[in-house]
Amino acid sequence: MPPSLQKVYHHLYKSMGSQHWWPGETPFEVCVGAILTQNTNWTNVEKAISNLKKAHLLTPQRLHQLDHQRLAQLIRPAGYFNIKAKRLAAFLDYLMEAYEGDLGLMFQKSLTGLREELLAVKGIGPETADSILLYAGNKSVFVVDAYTRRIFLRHGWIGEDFDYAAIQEYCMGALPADRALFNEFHALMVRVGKDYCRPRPRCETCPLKSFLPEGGIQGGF
DNA sequence: GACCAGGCACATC
DNA sequence: GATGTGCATGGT
Repeated sequence: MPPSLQKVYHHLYKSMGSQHWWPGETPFEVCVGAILTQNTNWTNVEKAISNLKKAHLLTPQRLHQLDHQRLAQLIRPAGYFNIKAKRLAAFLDYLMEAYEGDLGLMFQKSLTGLREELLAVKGIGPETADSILLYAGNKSVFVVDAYTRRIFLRHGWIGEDFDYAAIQEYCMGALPADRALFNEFHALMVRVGKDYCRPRPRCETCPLKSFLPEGGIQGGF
């Protein structure tokens, strides 16, 4: 029997506090970061974003003008630089063509409609789309990631058959539709995932220790 | 020197 | 429809 996710949230917030997400200064920076951080450590993403800032290229219009080689070299520290240059370009093509490069205009669109549009962009999957919607657009969406899935699996709250959509549905059904809560919840999941619920778990000191089922962690991690 | 990191698209069966 | 693989840097 899974615990109340609200209890989990309040417990985590009480022990770890606000995580102050997303660590980006503007909605556009959040969008770029969301693509660059795919399967990548955030510190590497910071280097790439720093390169773009130093070159004064962190605007939709300027980034859209950049050729592939130059963009790829600038974002090199974030890894997968050729693929991510293509993904950024695809997002920028979409943003320029559909919204004249205006994120404010883009986010005027309804949540479900915009989510579908974002998912249609090559290189933007569910987590990237939802991160953009929540952290750049202040939309009320729950972001699922590998950490969330691992934490939920290990505590026996979900089964192995739960995919992204199933986990998202479960969480949004169990929590009030509050974007501030969704914002903090996901950030706390990442924190727990990084510090405790690692490939080699550190349950002894984990804030979620009291939520472990009888017999300890679940799953084959 | 492995292992890991805030995914995703595509190939293959 | 499920499963496997390529993409790549930088920290532990």
